[in-house]
Amino acid sequence: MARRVDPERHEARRLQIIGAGLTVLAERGYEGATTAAICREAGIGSGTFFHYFATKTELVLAILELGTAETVEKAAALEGRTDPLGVLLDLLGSWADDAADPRIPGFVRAVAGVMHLPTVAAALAADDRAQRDLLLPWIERGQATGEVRTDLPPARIASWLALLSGGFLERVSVDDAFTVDTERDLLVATARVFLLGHGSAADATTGTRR
Amino acid sequence: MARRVDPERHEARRLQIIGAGLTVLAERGYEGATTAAICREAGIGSGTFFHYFATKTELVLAILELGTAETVEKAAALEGRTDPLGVLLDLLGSWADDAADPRIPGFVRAVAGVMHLPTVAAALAADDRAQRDLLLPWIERGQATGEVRTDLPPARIASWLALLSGGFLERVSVDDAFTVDTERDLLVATARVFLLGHGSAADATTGTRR
Amino acid sequence: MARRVDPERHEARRLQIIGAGLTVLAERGYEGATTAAICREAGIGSGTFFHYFATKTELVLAILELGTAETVEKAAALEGRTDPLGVLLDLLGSWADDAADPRIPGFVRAVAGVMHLPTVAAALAADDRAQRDLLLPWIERGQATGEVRTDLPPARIASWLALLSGGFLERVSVDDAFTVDTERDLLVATARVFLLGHGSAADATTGTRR
Amino acid sequence: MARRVDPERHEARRLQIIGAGLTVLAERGYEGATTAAICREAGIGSGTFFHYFATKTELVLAILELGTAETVEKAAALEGRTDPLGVLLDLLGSWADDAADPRIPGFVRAVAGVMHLPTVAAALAADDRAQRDLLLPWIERGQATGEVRTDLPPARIASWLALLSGGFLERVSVDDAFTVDTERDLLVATARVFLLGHGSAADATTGTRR
DNA sequence: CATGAATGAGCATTCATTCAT
DNA sequence: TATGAATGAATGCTCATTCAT
Repeated sequence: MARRVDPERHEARRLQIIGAGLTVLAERGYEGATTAAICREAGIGSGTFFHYFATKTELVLAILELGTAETVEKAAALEGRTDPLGVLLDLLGSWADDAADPRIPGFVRAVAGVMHLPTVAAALAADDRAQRDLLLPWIERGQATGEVRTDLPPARIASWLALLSGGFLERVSVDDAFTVDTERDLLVATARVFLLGHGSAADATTGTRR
Repeated sequence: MARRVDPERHEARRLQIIGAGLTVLAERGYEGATTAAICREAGIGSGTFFHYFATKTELVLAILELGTAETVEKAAALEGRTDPLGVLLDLLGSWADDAADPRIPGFVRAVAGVMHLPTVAAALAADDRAQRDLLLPWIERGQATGEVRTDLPPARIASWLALLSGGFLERVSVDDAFTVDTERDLLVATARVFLLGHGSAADATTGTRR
Repeated sequence: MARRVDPERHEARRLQIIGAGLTVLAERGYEGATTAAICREAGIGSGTFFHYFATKTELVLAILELGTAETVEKAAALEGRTDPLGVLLDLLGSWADDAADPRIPGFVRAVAGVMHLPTVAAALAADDRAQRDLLLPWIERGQATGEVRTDLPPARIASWLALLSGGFLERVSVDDAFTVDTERDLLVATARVFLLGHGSAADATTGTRR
Repeated sequence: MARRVDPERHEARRLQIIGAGLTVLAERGYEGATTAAICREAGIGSGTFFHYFATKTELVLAILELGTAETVEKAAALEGRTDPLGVLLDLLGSWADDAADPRIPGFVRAVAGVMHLPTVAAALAADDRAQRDLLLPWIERGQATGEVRTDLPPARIASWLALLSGGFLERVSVDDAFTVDTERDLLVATARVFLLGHGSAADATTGTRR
C-alpha cells in the first residue's frame, strides 16, 4: 500500500484548484464563490479541496502569493537592464497586460471585498511591498541618471505608479469602453509624463479650491 | 385619529440606518456586515431594519444612490462657472476630499466585493454615468477654449479622470503612507498635466515593450 | 371627550374583519394569511385588527363560532316540521349549498391545517357537536316513525351524514368537475338511500377482502 | 478511491426522513412542523435534511408522491381480477384501512392547510388523477357486466367513491367515536349500495327543498 | 378608538468544514 | 489520497403583536 506523495502531481492539482478558484472568485465574488462551486469548476470532490487548502481564505491567500511571486520573478528578469525609465514603463505596461485576463480585475474586486480579514490584508500588504521593492531601485536609479523627476521621494513615486496601475485595473473592470488594447499605450504615456515631471510642482495647486 | 405620516421622522431614521450601514460595511465588508451588526450600530431592532430596506442589498443600493445624488447636486452647484479646467480640477479635488472620510474607501471596497450582483452592478454603472455626465460638458468646453487637450475624445478623458480618482481612493485605503492631506495637491497637479496634454501622443509608446 | 362605544359600529367592523379573514384564509391558508394581508383586505390598520381580536387564531375561532351559531339558528327554523326524513335531507342540502360560496371549502382546508392548535380543535369539536345536536332529534324521530333505518344507533347515523357532507365539501374544493350545482341532488338522493337503509346490514361485508 | 455511491443507504435515509416528516406533520401541521423538529424526530442534523430535500415543501411533495406511487402499485396488483364490483369495494376497504395509521389523517389535514401552494395543489391533483385512473376501468367493466349502476357516467361514480373515502378519512380524524375498526364495513356496504344504484335516480330529489 | 412604526422571537436555508470509508 | 455524506453554527428575513400618539 505504498502511497507515493508524488509532489509533482500534488502541485499540479494545487494549481488546478487555484485556477478554478480564480475563475469562480472573479465571477461571483468571495461569498458567491462557494467551495462547492470551486470544486465543481476544478472537477474535484469537496473533501479534496481541504487536502490542499485548510480554508477557503487560504486559497485566496495562495492566489495572492502566486501574484507576489510573479512580481519577484519579474524583478529577476530585469537584471542587467540599464534604462531605468524604460524598465519602469515596461513594468506599467506589463501590469496593464495582466488586466487583459478578465479574471484578474474580477479577482481583485473579490479580494477588496474581504480586505477586512487580517490575513487577506497582510497578504495584500505583502503584495504591495513586493511591487514597491520592484519599483524602488529603478526609480532611484532613474533619479540618479536624471531620467526621473527628483521633486518627489522614490516611495511617493512608487505609490503613484501603483495608483495608475490600480486605477487602470479598476477602469478596465468597470467601464466597457475602456479596454486594455485601446488604453494601454496611453497608460504608459501618462506614466512617462508623470515620471518626467513635466509641468509639475511649482504651479501644481493653482486653479483649484479646496 | 392617528397622525403618523411624519415623513421627516421616517427620513431621519432612514439616514440613521444608512449611516450605520456605511460604518459597518466599511469596517467588515458586505458579508461581515450582518444585518444584526448594522441594527446594533443603528440602535434599532432587527425588524425595523426591514421596514426601511427590504433587503440588505437594498441598503447598499440606497447608499450608492445617495452618492449618485450628491454627484448630481455637485453639477448644479457648478452652474455659471466659466473656467472649464478649474472646474474639472475642483471636481477631482472634491473627490479626493471624499476619501478623507475613512468609511468611503472601505465602503467602496465592500461594494467591489459584491459587484457580481446585477443590482449592484447597475447602481455602480449609474453612478459612473452620473460622474461622466458631470465631467463631459466641462471637458467639451475646455476643448473648445483650448484649455484641455484635443487629441483625445471627451469620453476618454472622462474615463482617465475617473481612473485617477479611483486609483487615488484605492491608494488611500491600502497604503498607510498615502493620505488625502499629503497627496491631494499632487492629484490635482497630475490631473492638470494630463488635461493639458503635455508631452503626449507623439512619443507615447517609445521605450516600452509589450 | 365622550367616546360612545357604539356597539353597532363595533359589531359592523368586527363582521367586516371576519369577512376579510374568511376571504384571505380561504385563498392563502392559515400561514399565508398574514394579519397584514387581512388588514389590507379589510381596509383597516394593523393595530385596529387587535382591537377586535387578540390574536390571529381568535379570528379563526370567531369565524368558526359564527358557523356554529348558524347551525343553531337552523335548528330553531325547523321547529314545527313533522317530516323527519325531509328535515334531514333539507339539512344535507343546505350544507351542500354552503359549499357554493367558494370561500367555505377554502376556509375549511385552512382550518384543517391548524387543527393541532387546541383552541381550534375545541371550536371544531363544538361545531361538530352543534351539527349532531341538530341532527340527532330528527334522526330519532325518523326512527320512531319508521322513516329512518333502525339498524344503526342515531349517533352513528349522524356521523355518516357528517361524512357525506364533509366528503362533498372536499370534493367540491378539489375536483373541478364536481360542482354544487351538478352534484347537490345526488348528495340528497344518496343520503336518502343511506337513511332508508336499503340493501344494508345483512350482506354488507360480502365480496370484500380485508 | 472512495466508494460512496451506495444508493441503498441514501434511499433508506430518505425514507427515514419521510417517516419523521409524516409523524411531525401529522402532529403539528405544516407550520408547526419546523424543519428542526423533523430533524430531531429523524435523528439527523439540520444540514442533512437539505441534502435530501431542497425545501420543506419538497418533503411534503415526496410524501404525496409516495402515496401516488402506492396507488399505482395497487393497480398492478389487481390485474387478473374479474369481479369489478369486488375490486372497487376492496379498493374502498383498503383506503379505509390506510386511515388506521393515525398519521395519515393528520397528514392529510396538514396538506389541506397548504393546498394554496401551487406545487402542493399539483401533487394533490396528480394523486387524485392516479386514484381515478385506478377506479375508472373497473367502473367501466362493472357497468358493462351490469354489476354497477349505469345511470351515472364512470367519472362521476369515481368522484363519489372518492367522496366516500375522503369523508371517511375526515371523520376518523375528527370524531373520536368513529374508528376504522367499527366503521370500515359500513363504508364498504354503503359504497356497494351506491354502486348498485338501489333506489336511485327516479325519485332522487323528492322531499328536499332547495 | 385608529393607526402604523417598532419590536424580536422564530424559522428556513446556506455553506465551510469534518471524517469515515 | 479522494470522496461526498453529515454537520450545525450562522444569517437574512417574516410576521404576530405592542404601544405611543
